[in-house]
Amino acid sequence: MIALVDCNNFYASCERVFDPGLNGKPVVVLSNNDGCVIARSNEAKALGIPMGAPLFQYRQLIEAKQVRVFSSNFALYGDMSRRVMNILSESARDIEIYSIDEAFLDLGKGSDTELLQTAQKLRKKVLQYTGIPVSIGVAPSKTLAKIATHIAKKDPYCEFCYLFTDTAGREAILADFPVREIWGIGRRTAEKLGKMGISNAAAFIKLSDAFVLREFTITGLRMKQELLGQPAITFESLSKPKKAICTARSFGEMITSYEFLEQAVASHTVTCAEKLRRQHSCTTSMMVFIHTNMFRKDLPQYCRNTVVKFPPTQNTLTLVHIAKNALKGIFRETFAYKKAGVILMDFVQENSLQEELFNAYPEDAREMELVRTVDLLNDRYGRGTLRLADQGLFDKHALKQKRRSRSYTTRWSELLDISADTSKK
DNA sequence: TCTGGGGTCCTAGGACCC
DNA sequence: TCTGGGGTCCTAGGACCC
Repeated sequence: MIALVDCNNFYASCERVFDPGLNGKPVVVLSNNDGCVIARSNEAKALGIPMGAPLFQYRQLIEAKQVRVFSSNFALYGDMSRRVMNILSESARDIEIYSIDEAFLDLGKGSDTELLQTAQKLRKKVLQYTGIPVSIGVAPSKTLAKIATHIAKKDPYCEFCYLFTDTAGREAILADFPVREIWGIGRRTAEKLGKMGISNAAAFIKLSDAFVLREFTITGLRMKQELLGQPAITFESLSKPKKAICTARSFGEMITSYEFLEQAVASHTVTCAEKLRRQHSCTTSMMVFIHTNMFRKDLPQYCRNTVVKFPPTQNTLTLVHIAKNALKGIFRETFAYKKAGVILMDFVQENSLQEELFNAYPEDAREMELVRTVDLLNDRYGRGTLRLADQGLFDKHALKQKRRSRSYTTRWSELLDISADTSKK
């Protein structure tokens, strides 16, 4: 049996752990630049603030109801996630960390009572050790575990733990479960099913295999099997290296200066390269993209990307050089830019590098030593302690984050209320 | 005035091979 | 007049996830 453990309103719950005064009050957490709502406490959900809501559209409601608003603090959430995952992995035979706030666990076999007790104990333990409330759904397949978690979260009788056995009226529960909520069915597929008169999971699994395969491809067929309790999506306990690594940000204000755009692209490249080395990969292609503010219909629009291919490297200096050249190729004067990003793709593992036949391009050993030393220093003293001049002052100015909580678990200086700037000096 | 960021998988169709 | 059959690889675009 598989359990899905899902942290309730994760980012909002993280803020609450360090400020219990927030308990019982509506709390929201914002996206970068304080633009959109990306997490809500139950109280905030009850006020009708939707996921992804632009802050400015809800400002009145937020002020009227005294909603507590936080800028995102990913250093904090990432660290809290690690603590939760550590507890889960100690308590199960196997774990697949699915996202920052979700994990699948392999619970093996057991009676209904045993399985439910396991889930309840686990929930208690995570709450006691980290302060984070979780919901746990247990079922024979991942997709059913997802549904079980929905029920665990919503049905007050469950007390946040629900076991999906194959006998206990699964049909009735699926008949109540809208297709749009099934894991793997998005807006488009739900619309298509709607036109066919299929609105709930029970109706979906009555369709023939051949029909599902033809209309919804192999992905649809797997979903049907999963809903029948036959696992079709494998349990991936080992986290695989990423196939693409992306860093992109909207700017707090629109940007016209080439210099600033270049600093942004250089900074994103540095971040991507750090992630690349952390997973022991080298990259052989990069996309750089820039675009204007697509919400400003009154302004001229421009949106372009360019892809560059090159011999395998994980060297920040090489990559920044490539990125700057790529940017030069797509930059146009006169536009006001809102966002820039870098994507690294087509990786090879660093220990299985193929030598070039014609184009000898050995990674400069001295430069790599420098780059690795910078990694070590930044690990110890905090990200961005040592930086390239190419990055300019990008991350100092780039983000609007007026209401960020302190990084309680990762920066002592902040806990002691010393400003980050002072501590860096 | 103000609107997030980071990923994965699947398919169709083109280009190519023998 | 009439023009094969069986494959692979790559890419762009769509759909989805949190």
